Amino acid sequence: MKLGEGVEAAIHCAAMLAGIDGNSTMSGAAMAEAFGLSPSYLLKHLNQLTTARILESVPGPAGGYRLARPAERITLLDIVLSVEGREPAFRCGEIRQRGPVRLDASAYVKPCGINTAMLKAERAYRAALAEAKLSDIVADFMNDADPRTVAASCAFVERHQRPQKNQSNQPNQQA
Amino acid sequence: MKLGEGVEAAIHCAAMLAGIDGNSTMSGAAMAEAFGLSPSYLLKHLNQLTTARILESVPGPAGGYRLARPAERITLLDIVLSVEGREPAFRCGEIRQRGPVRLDASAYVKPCGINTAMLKAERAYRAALAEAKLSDIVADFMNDADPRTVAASCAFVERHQRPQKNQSNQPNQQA
DNA sequence: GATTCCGTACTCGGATAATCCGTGTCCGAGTGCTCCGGG
DNA sequence: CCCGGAGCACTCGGACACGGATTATCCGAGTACGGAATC
Repeated sequence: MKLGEGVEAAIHCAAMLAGIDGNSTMSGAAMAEAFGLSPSYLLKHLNQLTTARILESVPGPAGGYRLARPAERITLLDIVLSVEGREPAFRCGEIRQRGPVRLDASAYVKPCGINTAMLKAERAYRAALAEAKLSDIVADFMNDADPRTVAASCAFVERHQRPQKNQSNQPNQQA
Repeated sequence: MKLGEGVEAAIHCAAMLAGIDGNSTMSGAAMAEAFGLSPSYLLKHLNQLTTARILESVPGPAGGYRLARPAERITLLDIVLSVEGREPAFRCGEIRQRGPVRLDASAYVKPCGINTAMLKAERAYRAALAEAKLSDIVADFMNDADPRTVAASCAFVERHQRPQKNQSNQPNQQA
């Protein structure tokens, strides 16, 4: 039971992207610099988020990444599943029927009780993650965190965000 | 987020050991045969359970493994933590302060909100696992599972359990 | 015949290789800007 | 002076090595039983 460290990077990047204006973008290199990560490797995880329709990518110069939908509709569960995979952590290998005694298949129609219990726990885990909206993460950060870190983050965003002209120069704010 | 497959084997073995009489034991080789696993490798996981004081091992001929305490006092959380390690799945690397901007350490006394959210979800996961007692797993299996599998399991246990004489040669039969 | 000693067989335990996944890096495809030449 | 096109720089995207952890295996330490020799 160990999550890859890419999860942390993905959530931080998503939270930072939640703070940019309208449809502006931020390059992966900028975010990699902000967190001291390998740019090439961060792209890999950002690409997973893009595939999962959580982020949108804009190619070309002045391109970058952007949230695909409002932060209110993005949960930590979405991000975690995108990076770590959607399949549950506990995979029942049905070792109960691997023994030398070979019963009829009809004896195994009922699911394994152990699998049921483990999946129930995992549902609780995912439910807790599904209730954590990205907007809540950002709001809590803005309210509770040290004002210096908030100011530093906002300054970094202001400095690295890149407005996009093609879609709308009067951004459709959905906040 | 992926659990090792040893977890499944460990839980199945613990459940099987919950069905043996009194202080009898069952050899690791027998359990490996029951689930079609590598005997040498299963020993590794059983050893982890022994180190965690969940199982007791009896060396020598007619030796084997045995629950260290009643099944009512063993939870799935105990087993999972023993095999997978006690540290949480999400480890906050504090990448928020790895950037080029180096603020004073006093700015980071508040814990990272992302870490808080992830750990909260993991607490829910562990709480659900802590409520699943091994005795409940066995009881549900006895009641709900297919009678053929129950009979087969009981027969296997009867055939492979080895009574221990040193502690009591009149075993308290509860069958 | 009883006792004691030794050998054996069986068990768990830890140390040792092979394999898979996560980590990290690199290079290529695509796009928009920019500069230069022509009209 | 205006327009068109080629070149270029920057971006993301996917393909390619490396390391560590998990998986799998083997051999050694320890113990109880069984048999045989001895008293």
